[in-house]
Amino acid sequence: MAPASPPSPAPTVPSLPRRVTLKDVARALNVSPATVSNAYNRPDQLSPQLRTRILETALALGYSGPDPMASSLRRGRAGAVGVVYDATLSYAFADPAASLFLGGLARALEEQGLGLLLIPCPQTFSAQLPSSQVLPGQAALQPGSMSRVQSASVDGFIVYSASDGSDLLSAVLGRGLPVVLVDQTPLPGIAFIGIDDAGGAREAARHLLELGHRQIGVLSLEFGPQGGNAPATGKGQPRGTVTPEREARLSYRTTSERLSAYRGAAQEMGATLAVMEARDNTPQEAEVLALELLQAQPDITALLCMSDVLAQGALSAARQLGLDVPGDLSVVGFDDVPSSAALGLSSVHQPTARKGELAGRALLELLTGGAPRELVLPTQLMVRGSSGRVRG
Amino acid sequence: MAPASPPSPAPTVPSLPRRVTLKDVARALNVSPATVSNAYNRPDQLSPQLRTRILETALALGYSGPDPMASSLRRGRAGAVGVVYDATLSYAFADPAASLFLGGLARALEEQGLGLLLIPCPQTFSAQLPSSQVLPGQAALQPGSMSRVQSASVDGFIVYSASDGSDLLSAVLGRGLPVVLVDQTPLPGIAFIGIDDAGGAREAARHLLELGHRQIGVLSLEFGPQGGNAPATGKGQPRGTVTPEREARLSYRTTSERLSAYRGAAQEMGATLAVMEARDNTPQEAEVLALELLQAQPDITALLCMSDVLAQGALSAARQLGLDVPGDLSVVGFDDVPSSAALGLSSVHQPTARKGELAGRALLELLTGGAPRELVLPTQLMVRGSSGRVRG
DNA sequence: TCGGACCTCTGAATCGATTCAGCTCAGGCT
DNA sequence: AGCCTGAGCTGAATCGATTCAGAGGTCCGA
Repeated sequence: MAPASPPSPAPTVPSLPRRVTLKDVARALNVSPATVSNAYNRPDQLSPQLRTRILETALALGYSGPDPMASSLRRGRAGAVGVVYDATLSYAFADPAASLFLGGLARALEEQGLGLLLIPCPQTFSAQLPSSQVLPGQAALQPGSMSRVQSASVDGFIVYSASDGSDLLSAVLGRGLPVVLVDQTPLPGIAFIGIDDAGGAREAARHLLELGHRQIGVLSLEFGPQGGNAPATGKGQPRGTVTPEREARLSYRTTSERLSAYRGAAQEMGATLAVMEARDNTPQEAEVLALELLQAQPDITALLCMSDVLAQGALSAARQLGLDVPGDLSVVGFDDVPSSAALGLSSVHQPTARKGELAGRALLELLTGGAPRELVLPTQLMVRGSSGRVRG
Repeated sequence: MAPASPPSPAPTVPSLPRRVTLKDVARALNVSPATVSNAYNRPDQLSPQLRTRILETALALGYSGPDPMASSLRRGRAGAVGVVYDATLSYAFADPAASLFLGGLARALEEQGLGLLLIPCPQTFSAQLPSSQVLPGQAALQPGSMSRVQSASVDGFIVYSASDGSDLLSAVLGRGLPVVLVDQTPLPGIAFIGIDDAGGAREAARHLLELGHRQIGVLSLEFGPQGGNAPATGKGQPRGTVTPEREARLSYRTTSERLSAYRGAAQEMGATLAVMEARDNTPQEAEVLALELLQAQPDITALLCMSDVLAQGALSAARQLGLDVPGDLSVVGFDDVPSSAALGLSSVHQPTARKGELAGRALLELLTGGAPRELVLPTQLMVRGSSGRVRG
């Protein structure tokens, strides 16, 4: 009962400002919708004069071209590829290596005018429900990330280091669209691009071993999805400690390959490895872990880090402890992101951007009916100032 | 006339393996398509048993849920927002600041389950055609990036530092969707998020001036879109030289604001600025320019860089020339990307990730009928080891 | 026993464009 | 004149789902 509102119908009701469509333009000019469509998509199908008239009227009516959703539907092509990453998106961007990868991917796709749809995948799922209640295909119904994969308008997917057997991966495969797997356990019949993780890691480890290091710390990337329920570490144990149960969960290919290679090399030379798992691939996390590790085991003379981001954190830790690098502590990273050269960080180089580009190309090939390929790119150790002969 | 192909219809012709649709599932169970749709979208609208049966049949038939394009069309929501960046995408990722921004943006959007559609925008357009042939609205027809903006299935746009008056921007505005402008000249009635570029730049400049520097080099970001036709620098001139014509093209707000602020501060103290324009925001480009500049004008004692990426290049150049930083040369960056702290680079901090997050929120508000806002975030100089009192 | 409230499920319209098989007409060729 | 060709345009089907106003049926209380 607003005091000043008369019950009379609004005089010039704004009328539903229905969106102008192609049909409206057609009607305005008394031509067929098909012709208007052609004006936009097949200029050669109509006379230039008519086309001009159509475009002018469209402008006048405020029509800004065919609706992308409608034309996607009709054409059957979305004009974009989905990128799924088994972590929150914000996370993906924090890692320069991931950025580089995306950059390369984007380059390959932009040549074909395809957009890059980043699909948010908070790891909010996993076995929360009693599995008895979960239907095999019911992934389709789960909220959150699942549904985003289901409802992404894309022509294909790039799956970037998802953990093995993750729901995410099955959701993607379930879509039945072309897929390229990157840095991840290859699946038969599915395109795959990866790098020689084992080779690179082995090289890094051997490098340190040759320098005489025998007590080596490892700053590892995540082992597998973190159960949402209980923290995987026992209560008393410091963060990052690797329990057998945790190790059993090892389901990221990258982590797994690199770790085995480190271990293999260490074993050959009878060196001891102390492994800490970084739950986040951030310098902050690495710094905390490195501090813990180095204080608990002061005999450690070198740190193998599974990413340069982690290695940066390790360097900060060393600085804080007053350790000279490489005098007191050697540090070797992985990825060789651009800023590592400036920091003088020894690291295993991988062609990250190129990997993205190749992943893009592989997907483009699939989209044009090509066969899935598998490709493994080489890695190479770059020795810089952060690693040196063991003291003594 | 293939020799071995009998004219009889292929016995079990693979038959067009038409995609299974919601309707097929409905048919198989003898229920209405509406019910199947509800099974996916409104579980509460049907009995659990029927729903289960539907889901099972869907699985059996290989139906993986409603087609996103179709449902987007019907619902009128695309479930994604477009990000346009006035440069190639691969470029965007190369800049850590841009990555950070995207990360923040992604965070805000993923809460609402919206995807991020990166729209490739190679700057391959601009006035190539005689303008007489170009209809006002004909932007709609141009190939390349334009058409990508026109045909992006999105619910709104984030425009990230596009040059003023760029075709890109008008294409976006032409779509009539909600838009948030970031780091870019604000337009009336349009949401805007930016930072205090002028304030930060002034602080950086004053810092160097207070340290006694009077001959200062500036490594500037791009001034404006590079004409595809002729290189804007005269032939004899070294790369990066700023000609008056070039300066007239100054159309990136960020560059413009920072440059004026540098100049304003310099003028107050009677200092001299030598400006070089980096066409690419890369360390490589900056290194080349810095080398040139420092060799041409050895009296320069400090470098103001419009980004940390450029500053990193400047540091490399200094190293190459055997100049001590900050003894012989002070360097100040802009952005304060994470790796700068480790490098000890003095830089103007801006809340990059937060900026992205706020841009995302601003867009979300627009999408839910909110009013456009304008927001300017603060900047702050972080003094680190790369800047010091002028020698002498 | 009747009216209503409620729960399931359905029919048919619609979202906005693209496409393909023609139709018409003008002009060229023989 | 008759036939053919091609340019220019149109009609109608279709892409695959969502939605909304109900139709039946069940159950309950009065």
